[in-house]
Amino acid sequence: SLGWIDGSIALSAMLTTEEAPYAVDNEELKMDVEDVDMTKWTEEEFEEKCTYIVKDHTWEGPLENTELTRAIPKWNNSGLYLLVTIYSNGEFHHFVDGLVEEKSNWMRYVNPAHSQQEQNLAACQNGMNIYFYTVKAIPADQELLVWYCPEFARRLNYPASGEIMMQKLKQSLIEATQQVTEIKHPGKREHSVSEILKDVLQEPSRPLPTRPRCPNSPDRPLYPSAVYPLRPSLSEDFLKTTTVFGLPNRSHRQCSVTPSPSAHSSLESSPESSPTPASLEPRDTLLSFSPALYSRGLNHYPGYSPAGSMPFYPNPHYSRYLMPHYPVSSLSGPPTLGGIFPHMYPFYSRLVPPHVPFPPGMLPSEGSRQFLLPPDSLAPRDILLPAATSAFSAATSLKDKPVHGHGNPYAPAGGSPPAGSAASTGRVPTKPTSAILSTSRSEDKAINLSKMKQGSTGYKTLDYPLKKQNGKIKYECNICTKTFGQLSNLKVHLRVHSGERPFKCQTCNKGFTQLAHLQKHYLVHTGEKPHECQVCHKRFSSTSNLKTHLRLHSGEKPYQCKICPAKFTQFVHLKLHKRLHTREHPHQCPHCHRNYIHLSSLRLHLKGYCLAVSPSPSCSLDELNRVNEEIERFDISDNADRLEEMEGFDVESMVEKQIFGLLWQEMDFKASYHKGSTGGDLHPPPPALSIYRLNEHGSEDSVIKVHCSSPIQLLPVKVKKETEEAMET
DNA sequence: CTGGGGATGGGGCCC
DNA sequence: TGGGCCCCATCCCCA
Repeated sequence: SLGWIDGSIALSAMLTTEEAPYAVDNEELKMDVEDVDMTKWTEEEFEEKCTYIVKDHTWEGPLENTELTRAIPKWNNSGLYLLVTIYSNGEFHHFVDGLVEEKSNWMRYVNPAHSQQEQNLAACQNGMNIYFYTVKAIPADQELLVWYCPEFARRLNYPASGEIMMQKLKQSLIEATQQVTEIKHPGKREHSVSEILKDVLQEPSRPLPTRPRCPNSPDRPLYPSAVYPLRPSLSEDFLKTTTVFGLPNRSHRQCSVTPSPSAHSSLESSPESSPTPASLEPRDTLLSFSPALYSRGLNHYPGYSPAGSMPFYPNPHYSRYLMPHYPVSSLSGPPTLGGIFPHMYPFYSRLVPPHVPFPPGMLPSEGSRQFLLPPDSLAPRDILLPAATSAFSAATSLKDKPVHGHGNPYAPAGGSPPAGSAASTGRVPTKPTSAILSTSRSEDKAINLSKMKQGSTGYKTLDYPLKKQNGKIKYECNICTKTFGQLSNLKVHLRVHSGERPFKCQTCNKGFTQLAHLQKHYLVHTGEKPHECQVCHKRFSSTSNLKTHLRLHSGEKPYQCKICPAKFTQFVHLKLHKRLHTREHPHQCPHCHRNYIHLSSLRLHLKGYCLAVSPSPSCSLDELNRVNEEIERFDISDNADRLEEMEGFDVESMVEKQIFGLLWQEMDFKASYHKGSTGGDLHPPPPALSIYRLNEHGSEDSVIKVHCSSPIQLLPVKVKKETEEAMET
């Protein structure tokens, strides 16, 4: 009974069953549904009152039905595509693009309702998904016609109903037509189209200025020129499913935007009841489900503000930096898309001059994935686009505050330019972190929405389960087992392993795992050095470097060589210095060729591992050599230094543990051992190797003693790294 | 080889 | 929950 099959996916049960045509719960079903205007429901109401959703499933019916195939080109022929914007936490998240047949679903074939009377579906966002809720009974053979629920429409900057949209469309068409007339007389305009076009066309070949100016505030830099992170959670699948809004006819590649302030303002003021002289057939012209481009998510971009709050700024220079994520198609013919749908494209329409073709490599038909590729591989770097969020607040925060302990080092005075004030008005970019798309559950059965909702937040967004410890969730990295106090810390940490660097610098394309790192990095391009030494007034880009520098004034040299009196202000210098000593092993075994840097290493060696003395009959030569190798490795490690510095500690015992841990790890053997002095049940003694140990009186025991309190803690002991405190002892 | 500085990575904590 | 900030560690470059 449905004509909305694309050959692979079909809408099923919910809309076909006469008994339950409504996606409402049983209680609601008892109501006289005709009395309820569900088109006025909010998304929350839809969500609350809807009991079942019907998942897509493969169409198992006959495909040769000509009725079905006829439905398919309906959109394509008219240049209409389903393109839905998904928001997450109020921010743009991704698009669902109906153009990609294999990745979209039957929704792409549902036409928009151009009157409330004919509307029988309401589109709502639920989580990361778009749902069509039935708002009235849908008999068999009735066409599905959808419009947004009011809330969703508002978020998309759409009119509340299809009728209003149609009125606006017609009005916009008039405006657009007038605009075309204006364009033919460039003398009336501040910039001619050709001027703008020329400028834009030349732009890609220009080097990127480090600090582009914000069009709204010429004296303020656009800050930073970093591009917003490519959404980190973009899986390959996601990229495939969210390709770009495209053109049906590639001969029409003109980007279409509404550039004219007058057009915009007139539209703003155009009443919804404006006359409708244009005789447009709605189905042929309406761009259904085109997105409200970043109507929220990009508000924080400099140069962008919600519709009506700011005049259009035809700055082609700036537009190079801030383009929407995807090219925008136009309807064929003079009325540009932006002219017709200025509300749909509030962002883009402000940034790109009219009739500006897409830069090479960024043609609409080429897909959004290109935006995610390295710029060098396809388009000028300038075109590297911001994703849903940006790092524009970068550095702003840095400068808006005095640095701790140093007067006002951010003062623009010392040559450090004022940081992007433009960003100060911007919103902090939303996360680049991994929002797991909860799009595809394949169950055919109905899913409880509330349950689904619960499963998509918090730690469950991780792709592996977290353990619990003492009733609390243990935020442990599943790769390096490092634990964190907070989930957010773990999430950030996981980027270390995944290689995910969602914060991209637009200037040099370098990626960073954290926004703060990008912010700091941006100072490289600006040359800004916000941290000033109060003694010599030398400026530094980072507090760390300033702190290091301050040691020069204080004379503090916290890193001291243990072998010679050399002291250093930086640890790295000590490390380099230590290499000089690595060839020197002052502690030589009197019985064999082995020598050690540390006395404790030699002593350990002498405690039973010296082959020349008296190797244990229970221990093979290979095993002893292995132990000695580990002692040597330990000897040249930083751990040896650190252990030596520890007072009141059984160093030898610790050394043994260290070495033993290494062996345990690397050889995967288990040493045999006795129970500790306190007794207690330990693991059964492994047979492979006996390890020797000195007892408190200096005589050798035949086995290494493992303290009962830590029978299996044989991994190298975590010791605080060489710190100033440690060095001072 | 030493010393100074620049740049970046990683993580903790606070809000 | 995630951004912002801070700190420490580390690597690298250069004089």
